[in-house]
Amino acid sequence: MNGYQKVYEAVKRIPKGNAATYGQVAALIGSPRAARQVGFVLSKLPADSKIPWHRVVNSRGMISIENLSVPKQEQARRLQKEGIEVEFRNGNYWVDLDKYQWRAGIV
DNA sequence: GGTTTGACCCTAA
DNA sequence: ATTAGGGCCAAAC
Repeated sequence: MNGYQKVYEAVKRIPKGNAATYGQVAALIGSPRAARQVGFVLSKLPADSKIPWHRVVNSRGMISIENLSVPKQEQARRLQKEGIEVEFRNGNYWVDLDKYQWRAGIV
């Protein structure tokens, strides 16, 4: 079980219609301060991956993607497709964490 | 091996 | 309330 695998497992647990933060995912794998690693791992995720990476946003509910193979617009699109409201303001996409943050994972 | 880097987070001015 | 800076851990170079 390498670090990547742990991240994958955690992200896969996020239910459809909910969102989680990088820090939250990091906490799930046992390293609450390793939020950056989560992002790093997801950055090298294959486009055809079945992992719901789009359900992961930063602690403010913002989509942090800027210059990657996948445009942030694509992530917003996927979220909306799952019933999550995505608001566009200041050139970035935002999700209402109070409404959609995955709380069950905290157990 | 040591150094750099990053889809982040938190505290302080 | 907004902006700036430092800290974090793990993977790449």
